[in-house]
Amino acid sequence: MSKAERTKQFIIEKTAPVFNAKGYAGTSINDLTEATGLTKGSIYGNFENKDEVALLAFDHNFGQVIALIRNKMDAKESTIDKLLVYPETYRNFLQLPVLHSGCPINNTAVESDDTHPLLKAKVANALEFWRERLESRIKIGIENNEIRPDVDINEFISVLISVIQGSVLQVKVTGKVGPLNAAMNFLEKLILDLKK
Amino acid sequence: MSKAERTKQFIIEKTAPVFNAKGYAGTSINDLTEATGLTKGSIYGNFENKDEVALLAFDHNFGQVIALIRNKMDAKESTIDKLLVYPETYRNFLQLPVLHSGCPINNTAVESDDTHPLLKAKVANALEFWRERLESRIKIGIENNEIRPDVDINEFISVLISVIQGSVLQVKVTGKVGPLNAAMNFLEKLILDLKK
DNA sequence: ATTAAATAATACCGATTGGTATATTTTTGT
DNA sequence: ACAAAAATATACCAATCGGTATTATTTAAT
Repeated sequence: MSKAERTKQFIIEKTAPVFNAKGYAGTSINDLTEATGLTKGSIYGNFENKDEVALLAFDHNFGQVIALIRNKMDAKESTIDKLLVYPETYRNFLQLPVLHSGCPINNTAVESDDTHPLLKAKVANALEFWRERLESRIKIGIENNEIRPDVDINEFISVLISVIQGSVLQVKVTGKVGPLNAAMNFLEKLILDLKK
Repeated sequence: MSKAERTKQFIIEKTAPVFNAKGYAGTSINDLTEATGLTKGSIYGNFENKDEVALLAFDHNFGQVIALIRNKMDAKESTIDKLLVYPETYRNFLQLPVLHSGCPINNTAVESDDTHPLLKAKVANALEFWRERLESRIKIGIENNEIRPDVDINEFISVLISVIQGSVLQVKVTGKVGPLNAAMNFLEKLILDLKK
């Protein structure tokens, strides 16, 4: 791993949380130099422009969330237990460094949808990836006779993602965890209801 | 109504959709002059600063959504039918001028939570207002024997708001209405399940 | 119609924006 | 250890940012 590659990685790691908290338009090059301790020249020596940093920062943020969920899931046996990782994780999202500024999918989606096509495409891909992973997991659960075969997969996935995104948002802005806990309780029941 | 008041109102009406689409940081004073056809001097003659415009623009956007929902609800008789206005409305949110750039609550929440305390407070109030209105409506439904008295009101409200916010977001960024329709189907069932 | 007051347009301000050309320092292969 | 290459820092750029002071124009009361 060359020096340049390490620096590039270093810049992404340091700036990704800033992009997640302040958004693309709200994050300036100066924010990037402050977050990294490097100078503007150094950043532009490693990246073409702000866009490239932002795009890779989103990948990094999303990857962190993915890894977090996957690690927790790998420790579980059954499909139901694996799915229960979601409510379990998001219940405490404020304490998790990768999520305490909100879910990068949600944050980036809201800002990019009307303003930044490249970021928007990244988020769309991330959502599609999330859906597909859920779908295949549920299908495995059905094959293993853990999950009812008559479950409406698309509806379940849509509701799971929506409930998570929506309730995280409510906590972020109100500071009250009541709605989050209520929503996660509901999500748990929904998951347990998948059982055969 | 004085000229000044009319101009102020005019500026809010014209700029509110821009703020909703591009966000606070993403909307420049130049965007405001373009949206209104007025000059910078005129805008600063009627408002103290960008903040004041943004704050009032949010009120306007939120008020528009409130009015839309209320009007539709007033045309319905039963509590259940009134609640069904939500899935009915958000199913076609892309065709509704006040919502086609996304829900102002969602949009403003995501941007303001880590950056703009005044806007954040406005959104928190808006959410609180939404919750309270839903709560009193459900309680009326219970009193009228339309709704089961054992329903978990907080859980229902949290899920309704989350599902709406989350599914709107998914459509905005993916362009696919499938998840929205699935989520709204689910919400309808959830509302009908409130029935006594 | 005249005039005072209110409103809007013009022209400007310093600061910050994203970005670049050049100089300096640090790695890296030999 | 040394030279070539790579990476970083410095110093700058035009454009745009939010905001203001001043001038010009409308509005409204007499």
